[in-house]
Amino acid sequence: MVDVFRALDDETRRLILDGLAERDGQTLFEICTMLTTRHGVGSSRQAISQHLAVLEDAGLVASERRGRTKVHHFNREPLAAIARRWPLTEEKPP
Amino acid sequence: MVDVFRALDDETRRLILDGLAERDGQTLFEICTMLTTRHGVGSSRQAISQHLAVLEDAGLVASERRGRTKVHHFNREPLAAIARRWPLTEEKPP
DNA sequence: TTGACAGGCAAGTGTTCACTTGCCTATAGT
DNA sequence: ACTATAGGCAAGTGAACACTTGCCTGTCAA
Repeated sequence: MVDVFRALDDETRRLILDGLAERDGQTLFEICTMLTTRHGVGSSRQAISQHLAVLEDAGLVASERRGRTKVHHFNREPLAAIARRWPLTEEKPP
Repeated sequence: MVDVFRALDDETRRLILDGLAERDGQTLFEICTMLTTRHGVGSSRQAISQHLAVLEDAGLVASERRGRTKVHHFNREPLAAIARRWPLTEEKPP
């Protein structure tokens, strides 16, 4: 189990989440091309695959196989857990 | 400038934020004793000092000198920036 | 002033992490 | 069947990080 904070401690992984937040359900190659064309990330395909594995292990990304591709979905629940740990406004549940 | 996510990628630093969230304005030694007694953290004083420097450099902690002590305050603004980057609910500003 | 207290600075060490390289598996199209 | 496509596995490398050790600076009380 990878920690959510460690998964977020990488700009490439954060850019991946940005891309999935803009358009959910992208494959590995779509994410690779998006990172290189729009954000200038020059990492290899294997590097992005490892990043996706970290994000998936942290629960931030869920994936499903579609034939020979693998689509990735952004799961915001771990971010909600962070917001719950340090609430921005002091409100108590009734 | 230290990244906020890198500052959060450490359990000891997160426990420091927990302690400051519970009682704000603690000194280095108060934080040290709190970590050892309540969370079983066996790190040295210098280690905690370096952790506080990272948190302060990331903007998560602000400090002020009080005589020979130094009180630390929890600043939640960087956490709000994270919540703004990946909103949990799709709401648009009016 | 002297000693104790609170904290800071800097070098050294072991570990972890991101990335690459090379090879392998499985699915789709012709 | 054969080839190209989409992805996975594993070892190796260089850099960043957490922590320690040792010494130094400034502040309060006696």
